[in-house]
Amino acid sequence: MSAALTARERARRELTAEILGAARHQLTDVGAAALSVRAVARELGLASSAVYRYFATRDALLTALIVEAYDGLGAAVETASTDDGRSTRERFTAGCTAMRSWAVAHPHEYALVHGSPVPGYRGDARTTAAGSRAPLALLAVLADAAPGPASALPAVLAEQAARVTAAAAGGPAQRASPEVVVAGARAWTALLGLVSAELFGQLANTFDPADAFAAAAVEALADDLGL
Amino acid sequence: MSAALTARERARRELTAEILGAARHQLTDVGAAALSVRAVARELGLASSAVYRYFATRDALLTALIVEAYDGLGAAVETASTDDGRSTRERFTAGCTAMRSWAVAHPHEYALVHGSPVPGYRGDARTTAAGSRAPLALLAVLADAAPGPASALPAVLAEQAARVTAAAAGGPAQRASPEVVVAGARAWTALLGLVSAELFGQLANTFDPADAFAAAAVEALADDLGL
DNA sequence: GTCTATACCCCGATAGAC
DNA sequence: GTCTATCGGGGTATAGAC
Repeated sequence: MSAALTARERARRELTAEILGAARHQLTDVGAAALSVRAVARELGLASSAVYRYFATRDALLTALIVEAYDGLGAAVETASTDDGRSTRERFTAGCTAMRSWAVAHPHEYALVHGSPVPGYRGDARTTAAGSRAPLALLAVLADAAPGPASALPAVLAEQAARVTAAAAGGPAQRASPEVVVAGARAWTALLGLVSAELFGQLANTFDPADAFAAAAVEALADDLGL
Repeated sequence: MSAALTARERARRELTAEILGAARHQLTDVGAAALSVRAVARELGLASSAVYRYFATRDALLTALIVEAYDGLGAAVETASTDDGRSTRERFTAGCTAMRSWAVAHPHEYALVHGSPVPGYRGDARTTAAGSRAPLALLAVLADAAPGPASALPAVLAEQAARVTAAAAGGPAQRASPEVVVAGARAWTALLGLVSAELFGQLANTFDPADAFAAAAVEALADDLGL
């Protein structure tokens, strides 16, 4: 009995994975806004009603894709920036480069999580938790860095920075000073802008291909952080 | 006869403007990917076939919206950063702030031009020309700034920078040194990342509302450029 | 230049047979 | 748990009357 249940469970997991794979294809072809359960079912040779046994709604399918994308990006940055004896600067730039590399390798999944919001879609706790992985990994690298010039932070910013460290409770990012949190967040948005500009075509006819530009920009980010 | 033609022309222009206005509403409601000629026609109380007399295809309507958005953003940045005796730093930060303000006031139009690309849509010369206005306005401010440390630019970057100044022929941005072009482009992508992170929800639960964060980030950009 | 009507597609989600 | 069939919508674009 237990064996039969396990086999059934395994089949279910496999088909779930196949559905997600087909959904990833759809994402590539038509984008998140036009992703449809019916097209996914077509690609797998299933009736659309069968897919609803695995994902109750279209949004549930989208949520799974978003969590998957955030986790892929987060894992890439975490691995690249891991604490293995390298200098803070090396770990930081490696994390930034890993972020760009993952995005270049998975442009549609990057667009899903860091492009324009899908109209009508609302994320939940799972998506925001997964979305924190990559930026928190970079913040963990910076956590023990010098706080830089202790320019008195405006009260609003200090309070918001405290919210970030509170959310990072238990991880190394928790130790970051408010100044470092703000500077790190600024670097993170700059990195997002760099990668988005490249992938969304804003560098066409100028700094495209963007390898040299991106490498210089990442070094400049490290400079600005005083690494 | 000429008067009749003029009246007809004017009516046509007015209805064209009304169609674009309704399309902007659609953009707000359902996003670019789901923008439809029928919904536009419904909002105006027209038959959908009537709209096709003004815009031959859905993509033509989208192109008009994109050019309109780029022009609105470009005009805002140009006006705010105009050469009126202020310091370079003041002009630059005013231009950046104007960019953010325009985006906050027109979030869906900002997403249309700087968010994920609409699947299947291809821009043309008109959209790329309009898209250059805002970044070139900021580059014009920087054009006469000190070139900063003359760190030897990699050959690829120097060549790409030359392409930018060539495209700016006739304008003040033409005078910018390759080093300034690269630093300015870096600042532009950072600014895009700042604004996109705010509008696309990446700062939720952290630096949102983002006024203080954005103000600090713009000052940091000016610092990094040595202004 | 606007209308109605149409050809021919798409979708989310559910009911009920097997 | 998959299927067919269905409800009730949506869409692009064109034809032809007025």
